[in-house]
Amino acid sequence: MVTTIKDIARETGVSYATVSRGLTGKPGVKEETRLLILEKAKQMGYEPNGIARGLVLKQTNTLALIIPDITNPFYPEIARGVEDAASQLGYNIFLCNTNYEIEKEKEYLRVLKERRVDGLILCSEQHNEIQLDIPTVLLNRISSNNNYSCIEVDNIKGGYIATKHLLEAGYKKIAFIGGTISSFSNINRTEGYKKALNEFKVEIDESMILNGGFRRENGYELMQRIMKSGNIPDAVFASNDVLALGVLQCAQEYGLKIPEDFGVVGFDDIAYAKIPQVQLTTIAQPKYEIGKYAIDILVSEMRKASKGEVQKIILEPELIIRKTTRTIYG
Amino acid sequence: MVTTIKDIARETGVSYATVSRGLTGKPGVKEETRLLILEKAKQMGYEPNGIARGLVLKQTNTLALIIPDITNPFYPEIARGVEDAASQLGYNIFLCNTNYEIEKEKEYLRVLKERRVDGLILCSEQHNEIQLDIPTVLLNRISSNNNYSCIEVDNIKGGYIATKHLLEAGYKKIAFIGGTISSFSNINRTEGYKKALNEFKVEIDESMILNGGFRRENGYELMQRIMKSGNIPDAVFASNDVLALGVLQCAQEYGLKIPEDFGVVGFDDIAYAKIPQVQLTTIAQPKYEIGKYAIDILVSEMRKASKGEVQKIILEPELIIRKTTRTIYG
DNA sequence: CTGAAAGCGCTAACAC
DNA sequence: GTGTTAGCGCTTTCAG
Repeated sequence: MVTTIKDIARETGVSYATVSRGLTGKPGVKEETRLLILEKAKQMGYEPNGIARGLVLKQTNTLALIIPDITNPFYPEIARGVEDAASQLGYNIFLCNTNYEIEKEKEYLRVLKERRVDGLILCSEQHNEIQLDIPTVLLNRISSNNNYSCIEVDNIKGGYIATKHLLEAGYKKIAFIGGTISSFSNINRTEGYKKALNEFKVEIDESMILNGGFRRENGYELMQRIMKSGNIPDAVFASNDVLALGVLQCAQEYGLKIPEDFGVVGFDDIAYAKIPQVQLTTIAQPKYEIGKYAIDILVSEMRKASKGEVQKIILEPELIIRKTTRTIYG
Repeated sequence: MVTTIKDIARETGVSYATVSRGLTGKPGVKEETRLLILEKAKQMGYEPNGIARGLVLKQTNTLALIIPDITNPFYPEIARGVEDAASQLGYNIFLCNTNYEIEKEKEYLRVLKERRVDGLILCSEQHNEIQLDIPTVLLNRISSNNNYSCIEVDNIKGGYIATKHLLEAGYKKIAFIGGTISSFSNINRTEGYKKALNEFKVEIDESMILNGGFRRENGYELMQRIMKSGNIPDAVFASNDVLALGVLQCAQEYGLKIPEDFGVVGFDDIAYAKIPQVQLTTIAQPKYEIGKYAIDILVSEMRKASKGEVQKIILEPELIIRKTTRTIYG
């Protein structure tokens, strides 16, 4: 039998209300009795019951992080930022992978409500307005007119500077290889891509815009499809680094010379973009910090139950030029 | 105000015990009343309170995964296996990163007990016997004579076949570049390394055995230290792929020709070992499955409160020969 | 400074 | 089939 405050009340001879006060450091307990309580508690191996406490306090010190797939190297760093910041504040994090499936996301939302998490960080695939009655921060804007705080990199700008870099390097025919077509970040990166093209007076060729999924295979397949089409670009802007890696693989198999004859830029700057064998030019976003900030915002939102205005943080993307693009006009 | 079973009892005119029975699908409720209850519940937007339920059931449907660092690409796959299996069984997973710090691990263990998790999966850095009163499965053997179930790859064998492969390829002077020296997997991989050397009658040169940490920088630095020492090997067996990547980088900077003049084999077979730019020869372990099995074992252990004998599962490591080692006797 | 008592939302005997 | 009741372990008025 596990010891409860009642047990230690019995042992110390005080009421269990006093024990509770003593244990939680509440005022109104004589120092002497507090010491007695603390000692007995330790001696009896008392461990507070967070569940019982949560029931009365209506607060679980529990948060959830909902992402598509922790196996995508973009997310571990975010998760780490989230977890580091959360644990420092006494929160634990439920890790939830939706596997890019909207149904799984819904299901998670349901059980997380049941679990009474205090708040959640959501990287959603869902586009219709979702209605959450839990403090939430979004890692991507579901839509512009929603009521949730969000934090993300400026994807339009990211797509823009990526494409502009390619253009400035002299690449002429630039394809866009994207992930889930309906994903907001993907949409915005496409927009940035088009914006740069327009600015450089390059006509937009819709056959150069392909979308599939966010995994490496998708990048590989999409690139292959382009190559087989005969209408071959001399560069691609991939919607994320994982896709870019797939593109690179395919390009190499076709014997394309990188970066001389073929350029590729990715997005995210995952850890493996920088290893010497890869040296991928990409758009960096501060992943760890995104996770940390997300917790900051979430917690501040949780504190003021008054639900003040939501915060929208847009971070700056940064172009990291490495070896998969030319740097001098070709 | 959120609706509770009492509210819906009032509305339907039955006792709230009946509501509870109706909602949880327990027998002993007329079909008619159950339907009524279900309808009212839905209509009132009832959401069961898992905390309250957990308090009386003494079960939270909550598990924890404690790992050093989700940012190490070895872990996301395990985490995914764990989470997929767990969510299917109705469990949620707390993700806990210890950052390889024993103090953080202890702290997590404390708060997780408070949270009353039903079980935990632990990849520990701790070597002294830990005493957990929660069903636990270890992802590495803390020691041979403990009382916990565990599942891991045969690290001795893994180290052995890695080194043997190098030897058979004709490499003569093989260094071992390891992670945290006290880590069990590291110790065992070292043992396998020595075993192979012995078998091939190669004298063990302790200056060829270096340990640091499990990150890429460590591999890079250790390799650098070797190169500077003047006593240069013609191959290295790195204790994990991340280290191997660091080794590779350093080797390339020194202009070593891989695999002709210098071979390297890693351990884990992380996703990036197989990309065309890397093509790392390595020892594969079934990460996703390890996660899945861990949940299987854990759940079976949780069910039989009788605490049957522990299960120890040792998986087979597999040598994956790619491009960082010669395949023909050189 | 301390105790008595109510109650968080739910389940599970035990009656009827 | 259904209701009554007693908790699960804890915090928090409200008295004293």
